[in-house]
Amino acid sequence: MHPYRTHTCNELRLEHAEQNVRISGWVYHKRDHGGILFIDLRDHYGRTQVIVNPETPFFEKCSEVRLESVLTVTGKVVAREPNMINPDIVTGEIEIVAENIIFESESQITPIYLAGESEDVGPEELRLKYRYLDLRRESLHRNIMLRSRVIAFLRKKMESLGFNEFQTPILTSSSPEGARDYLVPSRLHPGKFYALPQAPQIFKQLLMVAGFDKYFQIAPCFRDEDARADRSPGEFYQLDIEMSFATQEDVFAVVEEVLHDTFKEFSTDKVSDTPFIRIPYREAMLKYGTDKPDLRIPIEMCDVSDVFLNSGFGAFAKAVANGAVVRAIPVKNIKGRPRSFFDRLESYAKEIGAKGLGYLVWDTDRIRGPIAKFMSEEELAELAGRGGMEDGDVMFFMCDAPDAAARIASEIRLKLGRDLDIIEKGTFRFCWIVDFPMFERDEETGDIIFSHNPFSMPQGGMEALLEKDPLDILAYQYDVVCNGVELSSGAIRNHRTDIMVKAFEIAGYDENDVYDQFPALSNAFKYGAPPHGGIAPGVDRMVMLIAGADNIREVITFPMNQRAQDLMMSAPASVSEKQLRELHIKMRAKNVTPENAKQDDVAE
RNA sequence: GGGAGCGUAGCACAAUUGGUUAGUGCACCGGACUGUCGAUCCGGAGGUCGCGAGUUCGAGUCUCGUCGCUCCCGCCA
Repeated sequence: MHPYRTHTCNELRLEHAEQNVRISGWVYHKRDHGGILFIDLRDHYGRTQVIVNPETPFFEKCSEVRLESVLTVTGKVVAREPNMINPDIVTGEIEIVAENIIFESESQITPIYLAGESEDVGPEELRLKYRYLDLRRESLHRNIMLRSRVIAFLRKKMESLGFNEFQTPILTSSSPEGARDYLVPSRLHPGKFYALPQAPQIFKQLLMVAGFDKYFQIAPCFRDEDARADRSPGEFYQLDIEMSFATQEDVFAVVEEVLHDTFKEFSTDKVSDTPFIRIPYREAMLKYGTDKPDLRIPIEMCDVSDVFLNSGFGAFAKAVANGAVVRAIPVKNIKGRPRSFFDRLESYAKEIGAKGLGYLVWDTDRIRGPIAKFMSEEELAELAGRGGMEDGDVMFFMCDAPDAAARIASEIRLKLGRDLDIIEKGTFRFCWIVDFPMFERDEETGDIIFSHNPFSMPQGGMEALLEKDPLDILAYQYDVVCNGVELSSGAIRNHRTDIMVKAFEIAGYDENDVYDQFPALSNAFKYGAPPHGGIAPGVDRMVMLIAGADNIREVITFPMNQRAQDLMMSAPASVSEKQLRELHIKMRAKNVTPENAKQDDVAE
């Protein structure tokens, strides 16, 4: 007999009755009746009830052993009496009568409570410090397994579509664009640093130049950014994709198939049919106030600035004349809501930076509300037409600078979705956001700058760069969004150095800057570069959506906390003076030495 | 860098307008119990109410500061 197990804790059924078996696992639960002791033994696969009788030599020890200790149990499988069957677990029709028990590894009292999949999961700080315990919990264990299966599925899918997986360097050079880099000092080259890649962007484009045609990688990406609920600090993974001789539609077709099939495979929820709908960036900003709209909420906003410009509502009219906009949020059938509902919404709006929140109520044969008296019949009729207003509907109004109005209106739309409970359930609504602007104006300096990444091909190519107002030029740049979560950004790349130089020129750089900042790419493009494009859906976010988790840490094995610390491994940590000397590094911050940095390390 | 929320036993939470000895459940320790499956019953131990200052006859509760965590803004080509 195998020293540890003949079966897993999820394998034994009625048909195994009377067999002698051996299982190993953790003590999940104990129920001690004095004369009889039940132990639920748990492993990766499931759990099985073990019976310990008082006449056995190990009975005493079993009644004392702590939860989460590891045991090997040998005994006979016995069918349970009908009234003793536990229908909640698949091994519930049998139990094992223990004939021998080996105590492989005993547990101390665990700092977090694991038994009984309760909602009380304990404080995040302890969960992160004792991650290996937290990972034993069924829900987290299930999420991590889901992630493993999703990644395996993605690989299989990509390979079936003719893509090849390549590794790219982890130690590379800092790129001038984008987020803050994580830097790694060089020992051999004093004063020089490697950077961890924010994404394998340049490498994957170079693989296209090298002729590999279709690339993918489950790629680690490192960015020194602050955390969010859907953004773990430090590192994350992307399904990085690049393809040669491809149009935007070719990229969409691949991504739609991969995302649709993956979500279908691992979720019972509805998934948008392909092709996913495409929403131009400017339309998204107008209708949803954001470039990552949650399409499960049946509210579409519209612009009504012109209606208010000459209206009797002085506050808005004056603001619009000075460049503000008015965004309307029409909501179906909520006229019956109490005054407090509207008051709460307004105070929420003010909390997030709104100056106020006007509204009109279409109430049987009249239109009422705080601003109704300022508006003419014609203006009210125009508003009704724009929002498709019917009896019972309410239209909210936000007046502010375009950016602020969009941001606040977007937040209010989300809050309305939640508070009114009108977010469609059990569905993944995908969309593409397309036609991002190539350039935008820097709010502070007034300069023209790249909106997204400078590698994107402008729509209309060189001609557009030469002839159009830079702010009107769109890029072959796209995002894929699901339920309000930005899953991915991508672009058809600019593979022509002449167009790249011109684009950089518009953004205030000269030709040399292109070669200085992106030497590998701009050199490579001199030797025959295929037209190419790609995208990189975030794996963590994908799994988070499929798992229905509300926090990205729930789908990462060993995540860091919000301040980018690994409480389990005590990272980041101070290093010795010797290590620093080898790397030619001297502490610069006042009063920071290796010694007192060490005192500040995450505690044991 | 900024804003909001939270911080009471190992864990989850409670404590009337500021008012006596800060409670309950789980976990832990002791005891009882031969059919439980979040076992049950009896008993016990466990607290610098994050930390510091202030207001007050009196602070877990109010004020200020500070630290920590989470969420958000900035940031994320």
